[in-house]
Amino acid sequence: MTATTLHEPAHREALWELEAAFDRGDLVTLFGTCTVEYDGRAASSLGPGARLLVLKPDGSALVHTDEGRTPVNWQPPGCEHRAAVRDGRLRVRSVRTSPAETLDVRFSAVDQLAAYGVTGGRSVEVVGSEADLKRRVLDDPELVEPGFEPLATERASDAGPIDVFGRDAEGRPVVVELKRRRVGPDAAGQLARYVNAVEREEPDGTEVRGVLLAPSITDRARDLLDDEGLEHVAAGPPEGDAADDPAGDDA
Amino acid sequence: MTATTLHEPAHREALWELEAAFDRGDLVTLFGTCTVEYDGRAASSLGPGARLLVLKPDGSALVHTDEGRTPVNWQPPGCEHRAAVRDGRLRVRSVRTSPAETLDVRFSAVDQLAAYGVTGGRSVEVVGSEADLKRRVLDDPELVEPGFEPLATERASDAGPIDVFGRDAEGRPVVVELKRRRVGPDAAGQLARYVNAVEREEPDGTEVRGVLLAPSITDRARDLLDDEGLEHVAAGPPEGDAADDPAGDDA
DNA sequence: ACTTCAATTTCGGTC
DNA sequence: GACCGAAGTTGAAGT
Repeated sequence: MTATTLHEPAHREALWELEAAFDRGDLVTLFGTCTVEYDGRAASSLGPGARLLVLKPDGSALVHTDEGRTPVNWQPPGCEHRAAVRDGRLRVRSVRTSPAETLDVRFSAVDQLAAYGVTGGRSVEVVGSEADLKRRVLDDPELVEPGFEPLATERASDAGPIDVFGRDAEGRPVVVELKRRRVGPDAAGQLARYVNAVEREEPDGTEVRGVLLAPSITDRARDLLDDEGLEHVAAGPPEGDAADDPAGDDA
Repeated sequence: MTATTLHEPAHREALWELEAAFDRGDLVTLFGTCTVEYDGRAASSLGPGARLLVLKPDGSALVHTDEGRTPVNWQPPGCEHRAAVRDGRLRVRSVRTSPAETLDVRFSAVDQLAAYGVTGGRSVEVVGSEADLKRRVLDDPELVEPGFEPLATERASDAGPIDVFGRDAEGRPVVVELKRRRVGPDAAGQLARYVNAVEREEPDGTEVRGVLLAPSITDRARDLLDDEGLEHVAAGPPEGDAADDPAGDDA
């Protein structure tokens, strides 16, 4: 695990080191004044300014300013990074095909270049996801309602996969859509689509119930549920992680 | 625009420089071996490994490995960064409230610390957005269909704001939902919700048309549109930027 | 490669 | 601050 650093390198110096770092499969950061041009799914242009450029050996590129979690420009994994000196200035270009996208970073000044040898340790274990909520429901179907019996998860339908499909105490089909946090109209619409799809599968006149299981829902989502005759059950992922109910609704 | 670099600093050395950098409002990068714990909206844990930690003066924090566009762990803007040495090891903690979230990075080795003074140059101009598509439609309403007359944009409805609302040559109300790229069932559902909302506003029996204007749509989206009696018009943002039609449908 | 959906989505606009 | 929807969303899983 090495870290090579060049402080205020000449552009050509930076180029040599950059190409060596690419060859080594290093993670590279470049800090300096640059302009950025992107063209691909959309197009964007960024005037001169101080930025941090991160180039990863998997082909990702990130352009960060001093603000925001999201890079101001970027390139997803799978690109090829190339560097060159044009008119005495360092230029880094990351290109990918399908879709065709190009990111062009032109430096007027390079303050620092660093190359890091990185390996392993990438797996994260996240807790509190929708998958955890699903496990909770299957563990304790009463969470949906007394007498609820899960029959399938990710059950296929004309409208897409249904999170949990089952039957209520009276034997009626129930579509359950799970959301780990407070939801808006989109989730209500999603549930409605699934319920409609199942209703079309069933013999004429069979009532299909729809349950949106989420910690809480917005007023508009509530309205949409009401319009469609769907229900909301308040529950979230196990183990009091967030995704709680800020507004507080439901009886 | 200064770049201060410490190469393999002692943990306590790194701490001093880190605190000075926070005071100066610098953008900081730390490269080394560390573990990462996150707890907040969800929770996650990341074992020891070589990572790049980026700390921004706006309170953002990013933990990057050598792979992926998305940080393996992060904290959005608005956090407070604090550093300390515990048991001789550097620890960086980024905390925010509402929602309560904590990111904890513990270094076993610091390979490099760099602090950059950054200023300005943040504004990006993106071309090919949904806003561009809207302008195109208002410029040339025939794009929707001959005789279409736009009456309002972002028109309020019970189901939310409608991108473009207007009337067709026969005077029937038309809801237009714009999408800059190929869309799936979600967009069809969104349009259906808007159309239903407008239908409820209109005197009984008034037919309300719904048009999904997008470069292309998936089969499932097409099915949903058909079920609801809605239409698709193939068009995208102006100026042949991407968002084209890979599958190729529609007559 | 395409579709579908989740995400610690993030981000911006509006109320 | 909550709500709503766009995004060059990204990423993962299934087909």
